[in-house]
Amino acid sequence: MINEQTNPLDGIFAALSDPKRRALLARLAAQDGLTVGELAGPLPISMPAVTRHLDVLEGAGLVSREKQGRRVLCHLRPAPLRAVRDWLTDYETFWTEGLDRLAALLEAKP
Amino acid sequence: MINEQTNPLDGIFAALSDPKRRALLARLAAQDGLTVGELAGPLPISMPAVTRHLDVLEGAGLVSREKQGRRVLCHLRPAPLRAVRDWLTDYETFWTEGLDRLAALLEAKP
DNA sequence: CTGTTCGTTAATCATTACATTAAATAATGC
DNA sequence: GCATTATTTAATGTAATGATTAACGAACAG
Repeated sequence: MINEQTNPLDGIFAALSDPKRRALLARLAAQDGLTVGELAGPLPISMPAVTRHLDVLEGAGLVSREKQGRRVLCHLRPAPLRAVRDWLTDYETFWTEGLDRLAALLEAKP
Repeated sequence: MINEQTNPLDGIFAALSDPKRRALLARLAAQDGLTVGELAGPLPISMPAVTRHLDVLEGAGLVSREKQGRRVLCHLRPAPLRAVRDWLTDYETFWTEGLDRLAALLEAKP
């Protein structure tokens, strides 16, 4: 009950810990529906590497892939970021209000 | 200029991607100044493992250690979480307002 | 001083993550 | 069909992560 086996936040934070993956998200946010090739273009890594990064992002629910003809369009799925925001706001009280408020909030929240 | 070598967000997100480390943060948020032994107690891992996790958290700036006698008191340092919040708010506009606003924000922000 | 407690470091091992090149699959056009 | 383009999968190597036990060092109590 302390750990529900695996927390979705694990994968989300892990996905966001790589600057190349954050760059991919930023590109998709700026322009939705880019192909894998267009995403790989400006990055100094190979296309298979981009596919792996997209796998990680898709596994975290941050990106979805839509096959269209012989190319794959990528879309940003910001829903998991909301979970991050929720987790974060618990700690936000720590630096705005005092410790006591937060202590109550985090009694059983990993 | 695209990448300033290493982004602090890398270490912060990586530190937060482990549920045990988030559990340590939650414990410290609920009760500041816990010792390493007290932190290791309820977790199903050895004390050296906790030391390593604290190294990671301290490296990300999320925790500071204060040696007091023969024990080490740990403190939560929420400042890096503010960087996460700032990064996140850029994407928050994505699901509240439209794509256009965000596109403008993320032109050169990795 | 000696023994005990608290914490870190050392040595080791298994697992996972990230990258590359080369081959395979899939869709399009001639 | 055959060549071309787009993307993924396979095979492989290396580096990072996470854990453990054992040894070490510092602080306190008797």
